[in-house]
Amino acid sequence: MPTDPRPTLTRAKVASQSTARAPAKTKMRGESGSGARRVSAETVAANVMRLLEERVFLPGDRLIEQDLADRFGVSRGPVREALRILEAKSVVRIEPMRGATIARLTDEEARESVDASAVLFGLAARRAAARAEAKGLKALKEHVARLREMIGLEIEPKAFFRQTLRCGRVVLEMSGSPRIAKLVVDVRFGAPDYYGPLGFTTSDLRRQAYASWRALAAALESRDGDQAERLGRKVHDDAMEAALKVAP
Amino acid sequence: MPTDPRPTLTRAKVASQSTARAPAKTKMRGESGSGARRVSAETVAANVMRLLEERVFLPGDRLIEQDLADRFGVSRGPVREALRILEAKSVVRIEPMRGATIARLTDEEARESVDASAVLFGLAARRAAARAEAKGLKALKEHVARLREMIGLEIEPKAFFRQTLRCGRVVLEMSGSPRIAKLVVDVRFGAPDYYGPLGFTTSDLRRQAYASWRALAAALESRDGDQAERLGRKVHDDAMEAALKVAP
DNA sequence: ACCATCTGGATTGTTGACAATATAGCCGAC
DNA sequence: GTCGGCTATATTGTCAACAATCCAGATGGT
Repeated sequence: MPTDPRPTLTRAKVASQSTARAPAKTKMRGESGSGARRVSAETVAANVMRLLEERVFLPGDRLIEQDLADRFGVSRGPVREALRILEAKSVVRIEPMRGATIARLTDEEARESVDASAVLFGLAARRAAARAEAKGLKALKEHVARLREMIGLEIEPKAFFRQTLRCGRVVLEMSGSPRIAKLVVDVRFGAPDYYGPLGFTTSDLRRQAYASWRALAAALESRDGDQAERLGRKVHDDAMEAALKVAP
Repeated sequence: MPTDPRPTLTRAKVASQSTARAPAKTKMRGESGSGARRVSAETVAANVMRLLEERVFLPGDRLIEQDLADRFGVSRGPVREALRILEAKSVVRIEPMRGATIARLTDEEARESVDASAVLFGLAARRAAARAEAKGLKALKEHVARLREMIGLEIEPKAFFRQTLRCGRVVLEMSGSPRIAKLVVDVRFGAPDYYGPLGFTTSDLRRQAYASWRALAAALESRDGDQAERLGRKVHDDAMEAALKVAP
């Protein structure tokens, strides 16, 4: 029974335990901390990634440790850890004693990342085909159907692109392979230059992408691993082709 | 002229500048620092990797920050950065407020890593086929020839395995795709359980591996990308099959 | 004996300070 | 003007100390 008023209280700090998780103690960690109990380093890394997606940071930009520390309200320690995390993902580049910069990829390097992500996604699709369940298939079909609806709509290309990402996420979940899924995402984001591919500007490109996704869904339903892998790569290539059309 | 006795010397520390790179100042960084001017964090990460390969650290082992700091003669700061690097490679696992442990992979997770590495190596082989140069081909053939010589020899299986690694490294170099090459290595080492695969115990397994490598070399020579990718995966599968024979 | 509770030590998370290095700007020699 | 060296500042690398948290063993009640 927790009604006990706690008679023998030696350390005062324990008192705040019962009052639910007082957050004002540590000074507002992170900027918009979406996570629950993450450590500063991870929060900082996630926030840098967000600013990267929002085009606040651009490839080649210098990242000053103290600046990031001030911006996110932490000290340089966690910032340095965050930079190491991002370096391992090839998102930033660290030169000893020279500091960190947002990775600026050559076209060749970007191509490598995209190709790598494509074959990994192909592998995920193959695995998804081997264990396709009704639930996942249903979700994928619905997402693909929305893709079709968006072909003729007058929306910004980014919305269409985001929908393809959602389709991809479903396939990754269906693969039941979290490690491979993580790799696909990490490698893809390792190419910051090709971030918000504003491709899919013409209805032709969209129709092509929809056709590929629909075929992939069909391959998964018939549990055809070879076809699934091939089409998994194809949807990737479609997206890149569309992206290259707008930013060559 | 540096003969000037420096009349207006505001900060004294600049004095040690002229005497060439006194190394005794900072207390012997690293344990056996093979690198030249690396920062502590990278040295620590590399040393942990080495100890991992030498089976000093085993999957599931707890990594105490202070222990590592003492062992390598640095403070906890660089150690924490090193752990972040290793975590990003999935070599160690960090739980907030609970510390770091050497990743212990389930069979499923290990399989995922190996499969991912295999398809990435297949991609590298395809790229190598597209740009195969005489020099690389020659080197590869020589390495593969040594592989054949090692089939019947009474050597420890590890030596044969290492030789296949050397062959793989040549292919990765031939691919001219450093990013993909790095991914192959990182993903492969992300599965510490399958480290020193002591496979290739029987001459049958070795003969099989040699045949695959020889076929891969031939595919590269004839610039057949499809075959190269297929065989690139096969040599990977051979290695894993051999490893599974010894430690199921 | 069993259970919850309470310690005290061990370990992680974070910070501020200091040292080492690089960089941009200044100055004088030519 | 241009070049090379010097200096002041900015920035990174490192460390030791403090705070927060977790964990194993002790403690006490039933």
